[in-house]
Amino acid sequence: MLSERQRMILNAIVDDYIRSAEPVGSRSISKRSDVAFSPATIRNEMADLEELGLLEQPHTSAGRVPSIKGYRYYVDHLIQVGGIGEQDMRKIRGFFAEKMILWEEVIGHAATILSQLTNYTSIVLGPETFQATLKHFQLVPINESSAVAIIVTSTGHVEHRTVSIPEGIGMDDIQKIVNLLNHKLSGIPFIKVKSVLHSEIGKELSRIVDSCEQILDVLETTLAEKTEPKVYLSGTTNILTQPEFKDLGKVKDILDMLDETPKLLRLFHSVPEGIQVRIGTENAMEAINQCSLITATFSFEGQSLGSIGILGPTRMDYVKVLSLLDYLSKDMSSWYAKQHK
Amino acid sequence: MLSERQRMILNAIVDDYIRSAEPVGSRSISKRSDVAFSPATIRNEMADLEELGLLEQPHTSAGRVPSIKGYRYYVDHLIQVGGIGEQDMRKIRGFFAEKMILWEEVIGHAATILSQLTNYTSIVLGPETFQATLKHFQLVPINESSAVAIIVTSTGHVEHRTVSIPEGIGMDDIQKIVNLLNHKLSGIPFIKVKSVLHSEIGKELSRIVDSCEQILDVLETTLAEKTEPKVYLSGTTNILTQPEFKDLGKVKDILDMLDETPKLLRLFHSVPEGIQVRIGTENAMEAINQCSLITATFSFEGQSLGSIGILGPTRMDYVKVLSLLDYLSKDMSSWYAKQHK
DNA sequence: ATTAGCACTCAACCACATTGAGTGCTAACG
DNA sequence: CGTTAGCACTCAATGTGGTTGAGTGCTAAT
Repeated sequence: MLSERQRMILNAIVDDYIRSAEPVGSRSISKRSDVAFSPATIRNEMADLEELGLLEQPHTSAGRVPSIKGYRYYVDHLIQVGGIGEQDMRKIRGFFAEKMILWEEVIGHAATILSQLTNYTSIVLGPETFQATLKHFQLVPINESSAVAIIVTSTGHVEHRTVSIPEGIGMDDIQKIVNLLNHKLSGIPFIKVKSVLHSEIGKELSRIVDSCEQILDVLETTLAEKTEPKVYLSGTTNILTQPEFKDLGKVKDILDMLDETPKLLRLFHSVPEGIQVRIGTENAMEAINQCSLITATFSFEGQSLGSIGILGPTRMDYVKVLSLLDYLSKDMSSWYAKQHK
Repeated sequence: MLSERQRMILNAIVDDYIRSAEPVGSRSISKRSDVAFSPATIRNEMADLEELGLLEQPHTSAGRVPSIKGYRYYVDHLIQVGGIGEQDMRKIRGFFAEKMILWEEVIGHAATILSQLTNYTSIVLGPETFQATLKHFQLVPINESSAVAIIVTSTGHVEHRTVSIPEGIGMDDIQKIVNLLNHKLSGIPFIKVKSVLHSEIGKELSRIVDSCEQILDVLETTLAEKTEPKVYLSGTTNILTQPEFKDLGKVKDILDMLDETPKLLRLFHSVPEGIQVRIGTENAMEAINQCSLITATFSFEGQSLGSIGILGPTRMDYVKVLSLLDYLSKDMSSWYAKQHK
């Protein structure tokens, strides 16, 4: 357990370091109005805090830098998430004043807003589509042998892919198939589509056309394959403005990771409900071991609606980001609730 | 007019510089088997070439570096675009062996292949959709007041956006409208959609529903607004591997530009038919004044099919990129022709 | 016309001293 | 006994001066 004074000093050091990105010395802490002790006293405390693993020294004659454990303590016990600035508030107001119809639009634009307000990178995952239900299915023939399959989900998400049409299927056959599918599959969650396809649709399909095996195959890969949520990125290059990332190699690793959707999905796969902070090596992904990731998830009546992440240096402005995220996510949730009341 | 020897020397210098990224001295040129002159002679020629504005000196006691004019001469008169490597050829073969149905898939994947083979950034613009015709139109209601509009073009491109449904329009009205539009607009080029909407559809629409003004408005913005081609990017972070871009500021400018679709569109707006090279400041876009952009456009029977761009440092391997682009674009064109024969 | 020779230039590199922000320790102080 | 002033110490950062070497331009000889 830390003494009150130790907490004060740790708080001061982390605050200072977040602002300056430079090791913090005892003298500069002692000058702060809220810490009225001499540098010597503070040095003693700092030595103790270092022994506890909360601070680190780049080299003997430098100031102290928060360790990951230090940031963790700071985030868990020292900060308090408060209101947000006048400016930011106005910007968010403006954001919600825009006319948005789909949840995906809200969550997508939220990425942009957040990266602008924080100057960090924002990563947003759309709703997990396998929880949604099928709203509409359409096959649009492009030429004799291929067509574009279009899927619309209950969340308003539109997905499309190309499919080959097996030999000997005519235009009217396609229309019949589409009608059948829309009739049978509307309102069915994606997660159940595969089984319904086999149990109910197989038989009916064989009545319409001969080569029903092939078609079932195509439909299955088309309808069941799609489970990846959409990823929105904003402010990817903001990392380049952070002084700790002047090393091009690391920056490339991070940017490369952001380019790879599967990696991002894996990164978000394990985040729990609500707002969470992952600092440095807590992230388990090599490339962002020098970064912190703050995530917020959204859900409504047990259905996951997607998640937002802010990626910045470990030295990120936790108070600001957490406050913003707190504020914004409440607005977003109420937007959704209102839309679905 | 340059002498034969001057051409040889200029060629040698540019070649060397492209490989090494370091100023080229007279001695290293003289050592090349194809330039059998003493360093002194070469120095004299280099002085002349500098006076002509084809070479530059970073400082008095450094070697020479090609100027933009130098690269221009090199590209226009010295290189010859030849065959491509065994490896590359195999990769491209593998690429065309994949099953692709839509032109958009071909052109999109081409971006990936090119950035992998060249280690530069590739930018691909899909077909200009306003030249395409409307294949299919659909309105899928999401809730009482809004719907998702889906547009499929003759090129297989799928576009969607959300629309609000005016008060007092029922489900069956929507179905009627969709049927009418599909009937009247199928096969109409997008560029003409607006006028057809007014001349033919307005009247018919008023027979179906009352508040036809409002609906026309919505349809117009939905159908006519969309003219932007899709942009595919690949290998954006490859710039970070180039030694000349160790300056983070410049890199950020370039990456930021790549993130902004409108800027990219403007950049491509002025490129002519065929393959073209733009070196350094010839690009007119501040951020890429230190880059070269090689573009290739595709078309078939007068219809534009999109364009490919390779963005690299001015010191890029013009021979390789031009050869690759030449080879690949022929394959792509023949793919398209075969598909539409 | 070509080239060997030579004086000259200048970025890059290294060794060394200087500086100053920061530390830990000890002894004095209230 | 907790706090603090004082002091010796450390070390990255910065500056200085010398050396090196790759490169040049010019001149005179071939």
